[in-house]
Amino acid sequence: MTKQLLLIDGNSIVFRAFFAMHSQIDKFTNKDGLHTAAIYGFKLMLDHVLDSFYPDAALVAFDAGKVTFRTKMYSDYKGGRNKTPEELTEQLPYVRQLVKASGLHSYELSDYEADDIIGTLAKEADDAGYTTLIVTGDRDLTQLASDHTTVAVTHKGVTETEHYTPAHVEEKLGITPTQIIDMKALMGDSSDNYPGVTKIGEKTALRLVKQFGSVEGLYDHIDELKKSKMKEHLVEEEDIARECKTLATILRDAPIKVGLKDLTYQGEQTEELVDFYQQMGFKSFLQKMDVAPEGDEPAVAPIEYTELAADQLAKQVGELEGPVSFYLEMPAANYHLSPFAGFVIGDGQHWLVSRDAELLKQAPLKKLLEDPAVEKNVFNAKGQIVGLHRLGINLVGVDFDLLLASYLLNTNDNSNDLGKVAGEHDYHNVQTDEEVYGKGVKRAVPEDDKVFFTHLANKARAITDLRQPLYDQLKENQQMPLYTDIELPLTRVLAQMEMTGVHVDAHTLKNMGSKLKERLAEIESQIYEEAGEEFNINSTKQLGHILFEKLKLPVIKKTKTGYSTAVDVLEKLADRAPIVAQILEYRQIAKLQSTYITGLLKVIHSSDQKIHTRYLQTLTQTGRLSSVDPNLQNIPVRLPEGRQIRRAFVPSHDGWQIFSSDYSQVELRVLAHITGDKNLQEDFKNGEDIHASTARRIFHLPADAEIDPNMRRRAKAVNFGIVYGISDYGLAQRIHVSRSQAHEFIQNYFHEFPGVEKYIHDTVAYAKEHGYVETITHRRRYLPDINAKSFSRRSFAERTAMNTPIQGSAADIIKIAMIRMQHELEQRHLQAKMLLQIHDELVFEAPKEEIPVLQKLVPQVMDSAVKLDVPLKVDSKFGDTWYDLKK
DNA sequence: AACCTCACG
DNA sequence: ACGTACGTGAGGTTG
Repeated sequence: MTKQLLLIDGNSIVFRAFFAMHSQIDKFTNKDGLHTAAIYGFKLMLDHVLDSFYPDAALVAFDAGKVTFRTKMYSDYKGGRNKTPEELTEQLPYVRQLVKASGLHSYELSDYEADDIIGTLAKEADDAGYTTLIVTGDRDLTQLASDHTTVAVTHKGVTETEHYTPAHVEEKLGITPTQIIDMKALMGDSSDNYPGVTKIGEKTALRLVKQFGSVEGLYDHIDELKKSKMKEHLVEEEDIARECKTLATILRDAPIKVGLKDLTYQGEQTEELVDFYQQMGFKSFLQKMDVAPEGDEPAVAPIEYTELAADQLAKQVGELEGPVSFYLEMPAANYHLSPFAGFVIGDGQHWLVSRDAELLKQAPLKKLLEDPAVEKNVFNAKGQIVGLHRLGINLVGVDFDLLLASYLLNTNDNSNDLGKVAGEHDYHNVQTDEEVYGKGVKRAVPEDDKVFFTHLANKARAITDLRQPLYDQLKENQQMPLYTDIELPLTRVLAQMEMTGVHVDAHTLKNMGSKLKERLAEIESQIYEEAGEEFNINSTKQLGHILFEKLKLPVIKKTKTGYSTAVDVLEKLADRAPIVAQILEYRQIAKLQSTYITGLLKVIHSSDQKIHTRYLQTLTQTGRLSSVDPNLQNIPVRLPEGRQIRRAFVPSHDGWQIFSSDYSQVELRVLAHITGDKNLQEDFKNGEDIHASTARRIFHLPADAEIDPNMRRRAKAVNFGIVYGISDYGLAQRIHVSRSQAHEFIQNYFHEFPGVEKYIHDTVAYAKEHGYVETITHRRRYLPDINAKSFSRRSFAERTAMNTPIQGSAADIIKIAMIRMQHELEQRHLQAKMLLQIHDELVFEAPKEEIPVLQKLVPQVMDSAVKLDVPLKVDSKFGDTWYDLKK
């Protein structure tokens, strides 16, 4: 067995850990006020590395101080860096403690950097035949990669790493690891603050190194370069280049006083580590070692409860006064099917608990829950309504929904766990379900009554205690109308839609399934024939091997783990080999088979032949709904083959039909409203085909010009792009034009629709100032990255800043329409039922004779849901199945 | 659990 | 030079 050596670049990992967790800096402090995020991150990294690498020897190298031989030869080395924050420097001594307790050695050497220690030991290890892993946050160390030394550079956080071997360096840069030194000598390094040669950046440096092998090689052949500015710089700055090479070179012979024999990895020093974790307040690490955290854990305040007894129900329930908090415990996520584990009801004085949900059916409790005059506070009203409905109880009088209110205050506070949500509001008198019930296979409702009932009572108390503070915050945000008039009433509408369910004909699906199965087998054998062997077509890894190695098709795009085989890639390869088209067809059919045939068959309830989805009302960042178990918002429609699936969605009664209405261009209409752009508004008011009129404007065509389909398609892509936060590159990709052409289209768009350009600018500025954006109903989305230093994070936040008010306002509009629609159906005693919402579309089932009523009523309710500066337009269709919808 | 791919608005 | 359009959920493979 070759021996293994682990070398860790201590300072760079600590830095990375610190900045990776910077946003949560104040959440990671111990009881003495010491910041601990970097220490914590360091340990995460360590555990992650030791998970897959088993060292015989291990060392963490640290920088000894500011002065090194490099600063002596070049005084500006690492100059211009910001001072390390105190919150970080205070952690360094503790990182050393942690390293020791984890059984690793640490070392530093005055006058030298950690890099040089690592370089020297890696060389010793290479010579001694060790396999070495270097872990660092600093790309510079990749120059040390060799046949026996791999350099793992941390990526996003500290546990994700990119492994640099000589082959990986060759693949990325086309040079050897040691040539990285030459490249850096020429291009310089802004973070280490050495300059390199003027005007030479990464691309040029790389080209020169590939051509001449090294800095020395370059200067040996400098005469061969054609006369150019670049050559002048190179000649003038030869001394600088050579000096920079020394600065960039990590030493392989630093005068260190330790050798491999001194570095034996000791393994975790359990006692020391436990003490250390206690001192740092690292609860999760302690729990992993089965040690209870001590000290600073804020104890959940004690609570008294009474267990309900069937023969004393009237008396016990009779003692409750005023608003009550109620919680029916359904341990499975799907409340349509979950067993009932117990419940709690209480008024702030008394907490009544039981494991027996059947008790709820008895008069005193049933009457109370069905009494509109008794205000109820709950967590996730929709789930409670559905659960109680299964027990024959109609929950009314819900006033406060902790989950819903929390989500409106901050869309990130959307956990299904009451304890977690409470924690987001700094309320700690209730634990999370995971803490009480465990997780994974061990998760179970506790047998111990005291443990279980205490947890239930704590939940009800948390709901009661958080009611006023959350209402206060909603008021402060001007969100009470959003809560009271939209989200809370909507919960009831959604519960009704979920319980109604949609009838799905299993026979239709099964018949389609067996046809698809045959076709799949055919294509499969064709593919194997073309490939010359059998393989798993569903495996992108195996497929990539066949396409790009065996059949030598050109690689168009890579993913971080290998070759991309996504549709856009395969489409580009389709005319090069018949196998590509076969794979595309295989994918299409396999998707239908697994997700839509098998998948849907699995979730048809045997009791009523219906599918009962769950709409998640507190998940999306924009205010849209989402649909799970199953997702009924992505049933195929675009391609004719997939669209067939909709034949299985049928009315639940004979003589009924499916009816559907959808908003036309709702997001662009919202855009016209929000931006106030006169031209865009005018086009909508004139009832124009909006993509055609956009084409006319941005391509400067006369008003009566015929718009050819290709132009309309491009204009449509521009319109979408505007809504999503456009880039010229992105648009160019999508409509297959040059980047500069795409840029011109966008410029033309902004010229024609100046209000839109101003809106984008103003919205981003608002987000940067306030940290959030809002929809027309004051729905809020926080954008913590809006002022981020990282270009891509900041850009992403900027795009969402402008998209969220549009997508979110469209979501607001249909939500209002749904509430009014449900109200109209009930008021008019119609039999029609609202079944599905698909973002801009509502689907109903109704007796044939009600179809004419819906044709008038639904569009009228939908287009008057809110008053915008442009009209809303609604189109309706109906038919015998969801597939057969026609105007 | 992470990743890739693909279904929808 | 960055890294590229917004919002979702589900199934399959891989480690």
